[in-house]
Amino acid sequence: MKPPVIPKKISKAKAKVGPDANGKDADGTRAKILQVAIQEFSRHGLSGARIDTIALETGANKGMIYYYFGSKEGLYIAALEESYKNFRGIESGFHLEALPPVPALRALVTSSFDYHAAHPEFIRMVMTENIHRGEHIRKIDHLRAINRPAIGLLETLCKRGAAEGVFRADIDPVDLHMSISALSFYNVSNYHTFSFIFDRDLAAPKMHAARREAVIDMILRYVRAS
Amino acid sequence: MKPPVIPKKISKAKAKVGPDANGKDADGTRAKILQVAIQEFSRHGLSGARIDTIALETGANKGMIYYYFGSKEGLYIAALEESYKNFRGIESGFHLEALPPVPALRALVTSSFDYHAAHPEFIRMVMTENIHRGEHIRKIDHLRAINRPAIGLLETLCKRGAAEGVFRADIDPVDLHMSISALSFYNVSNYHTFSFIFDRDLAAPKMHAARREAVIDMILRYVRAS
DNA sequence: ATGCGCAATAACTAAACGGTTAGTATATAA
DNA sequence: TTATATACTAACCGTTTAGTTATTGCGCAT
Repeated sequence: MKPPVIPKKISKAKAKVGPDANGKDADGTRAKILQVAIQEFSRHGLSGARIDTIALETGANKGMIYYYFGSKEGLYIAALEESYKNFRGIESGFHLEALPPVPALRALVTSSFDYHAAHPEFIRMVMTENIHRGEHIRKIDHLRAINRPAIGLLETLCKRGAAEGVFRADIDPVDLHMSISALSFYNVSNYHTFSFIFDRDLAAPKMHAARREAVIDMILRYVRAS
Repeated sequence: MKPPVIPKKISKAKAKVGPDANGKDADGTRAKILQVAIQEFSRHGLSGARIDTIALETGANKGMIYYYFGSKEGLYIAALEESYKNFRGIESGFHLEALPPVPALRALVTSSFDYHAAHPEFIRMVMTENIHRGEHIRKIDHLRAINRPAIGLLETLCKRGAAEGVFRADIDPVDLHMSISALSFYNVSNYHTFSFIFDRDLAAPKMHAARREAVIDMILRYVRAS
């Protein structure tokens, strides 16, 4: 383990896009490596992922990976961070305040459920990180900041719902967030074992839609003022 | 990949327990390897687990592992099967028919939630298997049989609850099982990432108890006849 | 023009790791 | 008595794998 001082800063300012005359393209190469790495790590886990495979599929060279990311661990951390950024990215486009509490919550759960289903590679990165006891995520300082807004969104929604008398007043936003995550996550994370054991293809469009409705229903019944 | 013909059958009949005069103890050695293997695989995943480490911690020798289990994969499959057996073992001791539907379901969820929390190594085995797309679990023929009773239990309970008018009539037992599993699983599977990001120690006794109540509450509200 | 830093490559190394082999000791059966 | 099977060990082998090094070629400021 060397000091993980990543040798390069991303070339700044005037963002030139695409390779130059001689096929050189710093940002492009870095981004490509990252994208391939997410696939490889999410497919095989940290120990199972192969640097050689990533280099091969990037079309670049193994040295480049160490040039930009310093080590296998450095690349993994960068891939994990990128996965979270993409995940939380979608939430910023929300405008829940335009909707009444119940449809707003419904939209939120739908979006969470669908994002998880559409991005198994993210779920698999998170699983891998948990297998490794979160020892790498702790090194990504601003990761908390990236994730906080999700709670803020829910908190305002809970308050509004309670004020309007449609939600219970004692809902804890973090707890609610956990439930939504759990019910969105499990379908994907445990897809293979569950589908095999209980002989149900959770990924089939009809199953997916039915399960989504069940999850929405469960969350709404939970928060609703009785 | 050699034909995974495991060389030994477990010594049968008159089960002698413990080592003989010369430190030989077939069943004991096999069991010990299995137990150590579950720890190692659940800690580091399939690729991250080290046969040498397992041998060392077993106090036995690497050759023994290949003697009894044929390959790393063979050992992993045996460890996975053992984990599931232990998991479903507890359910067979249930007597839900003695309780009214609501307390019965409450007991079931409590037991599921607590088992998951008490056995992170099982959760981690399942996560690992899902990272590997369930390619090994498919080779364990009777694993379905081991898991079916869980659904049967829920099915009778749902029918009884509906007949007594306390549960909705349209609850799908498999769907309900999935929800209970998801809400029991997530706390453990995502413990490290969630605790870090949202700064909440899910394992603290108070948090554990509070979360368990929330889960029970959510499930009960879901099935209850409105 | 020249020296310097950036992007990239190919060839290489050291160590780790899964799996094998050859051999030993004891018990059981023919 | 001889043969065979079981339980177990220590040393070894070949491959894989993360990581390194030496080098090149280009753009650009001095």
